[in-house]
Amino acid sequence: MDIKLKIGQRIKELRKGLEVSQESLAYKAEVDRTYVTDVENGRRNVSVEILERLIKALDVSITEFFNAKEFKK
Amino acid sequence: MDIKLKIGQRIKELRKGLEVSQESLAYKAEVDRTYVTDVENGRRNVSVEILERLIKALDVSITEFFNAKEFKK
DNA sequence: TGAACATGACCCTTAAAGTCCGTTGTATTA
DNA sequence: TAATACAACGGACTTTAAGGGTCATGTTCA
Repeated sequence: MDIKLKIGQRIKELRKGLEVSQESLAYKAEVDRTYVTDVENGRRNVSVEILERLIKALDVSITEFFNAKEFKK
Repeated sequence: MDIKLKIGQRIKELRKGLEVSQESLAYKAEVDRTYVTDVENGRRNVSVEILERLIKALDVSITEFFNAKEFKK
């Protein structure tokens, strides 16, 4: 499966876990609201600097973010 | 520390472990020869699609790649 | 019944990602 | 002293990520 989709799903999963909206996640990560929509739907080939901001806004470490079954093998 | 530098160091570390040159890694990941130099030196804000190619070329999973001390907290 | 909120899907700029040409410095080896 | 391999750097170029605008849809609740 596409890496962009995997990342999008992981972000959505963590965001839902925190019970926050795309908009408030966007605000916290300092990105555009529509950008978060696109990322979650696998339409954006995110750069690592933006990805780091999103991961921090989700209150997990980078290691934790990628420690999910879709990123193993 | 900068995420770009952390990624660069991790790539270099894994590449050295495999005892391959930047050029042959570049070839395997289908990126430009000069690009690998820049990434390893933390000068590139890599996109996730390119990063995935580099990680695959290093024969590790994404989870393993980010399971290193510099990415924990 | 409509106002407020959350999400999604376009479309369009402009900054930046990524490519490709070259050159230089260093170390190793014939 | 040249031949090879590797890493680093620069400039110019092409492609695309990042950001923003707008409209549509669905849900919830006064």
